[in-house]
Amino acid sequence: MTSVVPVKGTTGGGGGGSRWCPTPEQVMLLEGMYRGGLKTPTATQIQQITARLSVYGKIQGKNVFYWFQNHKARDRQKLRKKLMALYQQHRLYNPHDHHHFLPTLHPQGGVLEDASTCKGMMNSNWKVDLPSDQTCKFMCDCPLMSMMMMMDNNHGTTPYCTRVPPKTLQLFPITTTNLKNDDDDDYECTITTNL
Amino acid sequence: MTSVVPVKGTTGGGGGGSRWCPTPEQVMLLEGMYRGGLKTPTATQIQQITARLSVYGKIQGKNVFYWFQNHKARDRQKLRKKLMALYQQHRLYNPHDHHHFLPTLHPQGGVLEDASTCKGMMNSNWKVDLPSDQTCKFMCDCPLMSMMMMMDNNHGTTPYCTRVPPKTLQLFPITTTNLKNDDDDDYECTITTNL
DNA sequence: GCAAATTAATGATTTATTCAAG
DNA sequence: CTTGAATAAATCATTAATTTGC
Repeated sequence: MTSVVPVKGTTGGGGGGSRWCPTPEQVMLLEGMYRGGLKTPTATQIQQITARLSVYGKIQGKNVFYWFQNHKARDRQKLRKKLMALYQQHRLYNPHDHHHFLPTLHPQGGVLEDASTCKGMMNSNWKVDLPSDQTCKFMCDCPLMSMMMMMDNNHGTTPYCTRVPPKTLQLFPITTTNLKNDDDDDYECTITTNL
Repeated sequence: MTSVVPVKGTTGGGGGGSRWCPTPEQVMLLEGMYRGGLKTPTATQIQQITARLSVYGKIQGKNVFYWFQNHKARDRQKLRKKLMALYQQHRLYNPHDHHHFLPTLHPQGGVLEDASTCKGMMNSNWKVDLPSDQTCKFMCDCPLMSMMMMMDNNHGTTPYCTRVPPKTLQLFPITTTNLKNDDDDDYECTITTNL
């Protein structure tokens, strides 16, 4: 943390340090709230939080505000990195692993139902609007996808699953229509099966 | 709509019913994919899924789209209920345990720091501007909060995930509670902490 | 046994939120 | 700060289960 402040951690205690130095209790509570879901407190929330935390040491509204700002940002950052790493690792070990993955569902390929394909929805009645692989930004566009999948694939908190012994689901008689996407980014667009 | 046609369940088979009526095979496959991790298929994925499932009966892209939407939503819903129950139960046994919950921050109440309160920020110097408790709808009100958070915690396939910190939040001291389900499908909902 | 009547599931829409470019 | 894209939540509507009275 490089607390540059010469005042040496007393800011929280009452000194006139150059910057806020939260006490452990303050940090704990802040983190609690954050984890509880509070990501960007409103003005009044900040007021109240500040008031409460002031019991444990000097603190100002702006400190609280900045704390949340920073915490959120850094959290995102951390996650991003982690995923990056995970993904790299995955690719490292399985350079061409498509094979946990569902039939690839390659973009463009395939038959489409009746010219009218799926689109952004809303209340559009499924006009032809087309590709709009917007959603795609998520998938199939991005390698991170698969990671994500790996991630939440039930290590996590996800409550599903236990229902059926997770043997490989044969979805389709997978023909592994794996369309390698040769254009620019060549990540494959895949859907992992559970195991 | 309102195609009054009493074609009775043949929609899937080829009739002109008012709404799609998936065949068992279709349902099975969809569920397989869902459980496999596909929560929100992209446009192209939808197309392809549709194409494949059309072997088993009439089906359109929008049907697939809606199916995933609904399935995901109802899954969450179910989980929410379960957590609700869990929480109630917890409170029942530990009537006064707030202690993993957030400080209440009840609206309006509370002291404010120094007249100048916090607001919209940027680089404003913290004028008074005030309430804007928009964000609040979320938090601060309800202990259930934390649960809710868990809910959308990356079940989804959503790669953003910045929304919620990927770490599981420990709600109650729970380590692993399984909740036996009363409604239809009785998979157990175990919530394990991620680690 | 069988339909009309009622309830539960679930497909389809609409409306609100959310994030993050511009 | 505004706005567009993408969901998720809430809701409507229809189909399937089931209950019920005969």
